[in-house]
Amino acid sequence: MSSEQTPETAGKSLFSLQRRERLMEELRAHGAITVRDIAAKLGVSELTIRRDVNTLADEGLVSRVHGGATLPSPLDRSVSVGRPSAHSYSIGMVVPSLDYYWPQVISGARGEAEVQNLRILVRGSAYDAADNRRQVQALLDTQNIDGLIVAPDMSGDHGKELLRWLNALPIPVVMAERRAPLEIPSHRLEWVATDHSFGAGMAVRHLWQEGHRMIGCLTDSTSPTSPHVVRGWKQALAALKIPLEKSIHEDSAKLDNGDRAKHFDHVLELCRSTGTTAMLVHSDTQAVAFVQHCVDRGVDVPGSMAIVGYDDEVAYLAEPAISAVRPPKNYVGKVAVQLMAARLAEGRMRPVHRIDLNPELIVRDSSLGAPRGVADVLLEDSL
Amino acid sequence: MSSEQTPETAGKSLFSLQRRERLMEELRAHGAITVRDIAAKLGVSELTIRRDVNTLADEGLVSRVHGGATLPSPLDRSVSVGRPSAHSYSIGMVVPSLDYYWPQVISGARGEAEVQNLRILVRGSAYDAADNRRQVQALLDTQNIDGLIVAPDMSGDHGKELLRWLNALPIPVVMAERRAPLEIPSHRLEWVATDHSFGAGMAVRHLWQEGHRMIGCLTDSTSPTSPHVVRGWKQALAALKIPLEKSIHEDSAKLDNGDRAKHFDHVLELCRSTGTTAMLVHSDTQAVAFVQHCVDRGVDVPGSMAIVGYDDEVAYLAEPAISAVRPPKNYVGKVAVQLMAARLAEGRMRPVHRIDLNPELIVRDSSLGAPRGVADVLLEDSL
DNA sequence: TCTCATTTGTTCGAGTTTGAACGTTTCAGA
DNA sequence: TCTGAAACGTTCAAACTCGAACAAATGAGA
Repeated sequence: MSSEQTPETAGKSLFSLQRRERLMEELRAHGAITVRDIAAKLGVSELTIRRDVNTLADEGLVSRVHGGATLPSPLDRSVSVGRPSAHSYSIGMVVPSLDYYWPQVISGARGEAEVQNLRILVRGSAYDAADNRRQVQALLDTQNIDGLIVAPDMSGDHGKELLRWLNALPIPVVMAERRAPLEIPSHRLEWVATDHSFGAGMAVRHLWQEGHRMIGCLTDSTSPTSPHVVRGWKQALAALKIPLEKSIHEDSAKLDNGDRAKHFDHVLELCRSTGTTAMLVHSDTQAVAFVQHCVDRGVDVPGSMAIVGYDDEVAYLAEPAISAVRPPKNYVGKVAVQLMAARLAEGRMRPVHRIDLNPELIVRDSSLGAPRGVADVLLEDSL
Repeated sequence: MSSEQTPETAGKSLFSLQRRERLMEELRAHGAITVRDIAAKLGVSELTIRRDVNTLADEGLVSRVHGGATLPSPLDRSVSVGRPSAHSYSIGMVVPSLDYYWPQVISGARGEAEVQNLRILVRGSAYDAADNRRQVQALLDTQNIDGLIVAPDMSGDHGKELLRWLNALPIPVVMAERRAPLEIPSHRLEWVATDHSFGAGMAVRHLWQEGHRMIGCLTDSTSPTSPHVVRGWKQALAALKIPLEKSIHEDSAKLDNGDRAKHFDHVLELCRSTGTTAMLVHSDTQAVAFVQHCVDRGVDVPGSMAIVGYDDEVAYLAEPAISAVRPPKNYVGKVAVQLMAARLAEGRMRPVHRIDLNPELIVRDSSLGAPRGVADVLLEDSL
């Protein structure tokens, strides 16, 4: 992920206030930042970032450290002043990754926690039930937490066992980006999750409106969101009366470099033979690679192949910029904390809340305009 | 994007108010603006824009920064204090009944509206799409409402048309106790609804735990909640491996007095012949009648026939008192208003929320204790 | 039509923000 | 403890923004 060399400010620069806000966001997401990284990311000199850090430190919003800044720490003597009230509750938060997807969720959670005057303790875990449980147990044992926000691994028997265990914990539990399946007793578990299925459907309907009549799907089955995306894609196809059995559905999990290129060629060949003019590609990093591949092979995007990515981490970096479904990651964290705060305040009488959030479709160049050469394609199709 | 050389004021110049309005629009769209760009875009001098920015900043609507303005930021010290939240909105609320079920929803909504400083205008309607629309239109025309909470009739083509219409309204819409089906474009509709299916499942599992192995369902198909209850009942049966095809599912819609008694006798006969020892009865008023009927016929409740009612309006009045699933009606109203308040405060950037609330199972006498004569039943069952 | 109040534009000195250069401080490893 | 590399802060200059003062334009009401 060190490819962030291209400052995303290519064009517009931020005001100092926005820069500081951005800085706080990164801080909430990662807990600490280095001057160098942020300067590179925002495309300004390190000195500027240092000045920002100083400003924020003067207001007690960050703790200065050599090389960067961290969230205000009690060890930081200089902060002393602005601490009006002690934290009411401590909330543990266990997420499966601290690099991808989750930093923004954490950022949203931390932001809301500040508003609600809660303390949040974040722990990264693996995509693995046993480790999830270990991390939660560690928080319970050592940190005296009053509530738990967690995105557990739910696969297999271990996953089910973990859910049962979470459901029986003596403290309230809110799941983020997870839903308990019906068959598992989980009447106490609350959750907030993005409706990925809806998002995929939105992408398909957008492509349909642009004139595409065969819309494929390229997924990464290693991701827990993948099944939902596929479900949404299938439902949308059904609603639009696109024949599912003729539609491309390929998985490119675990492929690297050469293999991936070969697989992409295979996919392009399939598209040609089925008359598919548009693809929904899960994980926008893969979408970027796919677009790159299309361009390399002389396939015009979006003219001959329209693409919508699922997720919006790096989609804007591609050339052409990729349309993408953007899950409301910040809000997932924010709403999770809201749920927890309300639960802690209202107790048992409050009914169990389960919240779906809809993602947003960001339309960029890669999916705009009607498909070209539909006639040719149909010709080949009829062979 | 500096191509806006032609100021759009080609004909008329804007009044300052319009300009500020426009300025806020740009701000909401982009998060920040520069004095220079806006001045060029609106065809006025930079100083004018600066004065506008100052005015808006004094009202706390923007944060001033060197070179432009941003949306109000928590980092902006000058704003921090002043949050009078003066703005009070009016919300219309259209519900299908003012006698049954909905009074509690309205009460919850009113309570929360007070907290949020909102005004609520309630109108009763019929269980009928055309009338729903009439009532909503009346509110729009005469009351100048800023948001709408509604429980529309969704049956048939009229229902679908109504949903489409609601989705296209210029004001935010929150549905109560309704969910839009997938196939209808309703990306802007938010909702809060009781998970009746979960509630039915909870009742079935409770009866299973008490020892019942054949659990029937008596519904009232005229109610919009009925399908969800049936679905939950079926899902629970499947999870517990109770054969669905052998299980009793009767509907007693539109029956009165003598007919009802006859139908109840029929149901009891079916129970006897299938070995069913427990029934989930939709609408607790019907459950009361059914319990009464059992007692009249000398069928012991819960000894020979355990009963759980769905809904908890009058269940406690029966003799014996009836266990019942209680939907969180108050919270449906409360959460609907919370959704609306947040939507009005945060605008378009907030993702669409869709909330399920779980009902609660109130266990009373009518379902407690193991079934009697299980042996007999099993005997008959094996015939 | 005239007058007055309000709004908008121009000019220009004062103030801000940013980055480069360079000397000082801090940190980590020997 | 020493030392080199990295991080830091001071100073200065360039570019830019801001707002006061005054002038011009506009619109409402007499």
